[in-house]
Amino acid sequence: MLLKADTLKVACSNCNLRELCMPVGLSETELQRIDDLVAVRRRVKRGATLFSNGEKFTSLYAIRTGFFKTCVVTEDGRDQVTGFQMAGEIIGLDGIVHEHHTCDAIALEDAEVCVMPFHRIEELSREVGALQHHVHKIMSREIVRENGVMLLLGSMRAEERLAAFLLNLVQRLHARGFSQSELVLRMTREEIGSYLGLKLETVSRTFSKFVEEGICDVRQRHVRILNPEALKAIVNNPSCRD
Amino acid sequence: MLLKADTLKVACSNCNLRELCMPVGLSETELQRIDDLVAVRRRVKRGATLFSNGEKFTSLYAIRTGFFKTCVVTEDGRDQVTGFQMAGEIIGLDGIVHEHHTCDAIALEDAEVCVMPFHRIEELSREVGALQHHVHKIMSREIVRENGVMLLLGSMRAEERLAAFLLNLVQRLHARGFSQSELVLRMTREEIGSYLGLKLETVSRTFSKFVEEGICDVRQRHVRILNPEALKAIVNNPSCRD
DNA sequence: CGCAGCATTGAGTTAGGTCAAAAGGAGTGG
DNA sequence: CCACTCCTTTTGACCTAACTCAATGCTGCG
Repeated sequence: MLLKADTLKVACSNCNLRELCMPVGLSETELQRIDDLVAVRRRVKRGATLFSNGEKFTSLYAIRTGFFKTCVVTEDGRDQVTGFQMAGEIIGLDGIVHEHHTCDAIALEDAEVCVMPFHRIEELSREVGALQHHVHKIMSREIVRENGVMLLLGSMRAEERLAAFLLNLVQRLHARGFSQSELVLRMTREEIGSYLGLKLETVSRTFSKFVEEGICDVRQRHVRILNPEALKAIVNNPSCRD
Repeated sequence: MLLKADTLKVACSNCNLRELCMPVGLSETELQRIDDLVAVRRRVKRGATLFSNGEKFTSLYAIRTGFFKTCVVTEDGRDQVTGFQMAGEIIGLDGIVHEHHTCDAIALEDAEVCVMPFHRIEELSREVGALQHHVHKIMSREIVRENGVMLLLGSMRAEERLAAFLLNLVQRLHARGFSQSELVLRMTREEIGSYLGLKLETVSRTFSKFVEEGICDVRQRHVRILNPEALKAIVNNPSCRD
């Protein structure tokens, strides 16, 4: 059978990201059934949307490669980035409650996602307890993450926000086998600013400040963290400003 | 059998809040099984905590009466209110992912909650599809709500934040049979400020401004909304500031 | 090579924060 | 019932972190 050019059949059982998006400790037969969860893969070009606000919800998406942002938009056109997602992370959870998505998911670089029809997920989690619990954990994790962002937006200063952002990114990248100290930002200053509740100029200035203080080396989107302890100190103790 | 003074056995099947916390359209037998979900009720005195950060997660809680706030705390002691919850709403979802709670839930007035052990919820949702989907929807709703708060914290001005807050509260109260235009705030200005990412003085000043503009009547915690359209206009079109 | 989008930096403004004082209520005990 | 205390709220004066506007500089892509 032929598949459309932008989709391809695929299996979780031999996917190297499995331990990121799927539960561990499944039996052989459970693992086989999980393979059926992923209907197809879908490629999303840089700048293209995976789904958008108002669109009918059908599936969750596991990111295989690439980098996304999700954002919500107000009536008057302002938008707020609500998250940046990378390989192994699941997006689309916002769509469950109203059967329609309430945010946009946009690829920040060419990406590929595994499309998992939600009715199949529900079907299978009724039979595989480990999957059921895993789905609950993924949703709970997202709630806890957003709690953290609320704390950041509601009570941190610009430097703290950017420091927390960098530490979070580098920690997630490290979990995927990348460097602990070096990263390439996939998003613009404006997108970082939107996520952190700051204007792009403030993001840029704060980067410059980190450079001056010898905490980071920043060349456009290439960031090298020279003093991670200093970054952590900024997040934990805002009063250590000079 | 005797029960402890602060707990009492109870049934969902004849609870008037059922349509708020439970799925609708259950069969008689499903309904009976749902009754078993609620282990006990628990009373929480004003100012007492239902659960707190670090505590082992065992159950979700459906609020029967009373009013709660949830808040996260930073290492250096600042805290951020992440939500206010009222009758019919479910709290405790944050605890699923790490088996421990990551926030505090504190009663803002004497309250009573239905304790639903999570392992029973999972057990039963494997058998009752409607319950399974309902749990998914509750978690998704919380994710969407938090998206909205991120938008508020990340890109709204003080007046917009307070207007959105009041409209949201009054809408939820109205869904519970209370007035569309009058409400009694269960929380202090400081708690409102924490939720909205503002200082208590700013909250107070913004209330005063609404009063001056004839939008609200505010006497301490008693608020009467005189011009809901004006409030909506503030939220949707921030540029209508004078 | 040149253009368009992104990033940096400077100068001036402002929304909201900080600090301080005073006043209004709610609860308690005499 | 009143007096007292404690907590919350309001309001004023001043300050500052971040925003706005504007100019300039990169850089990667066609």
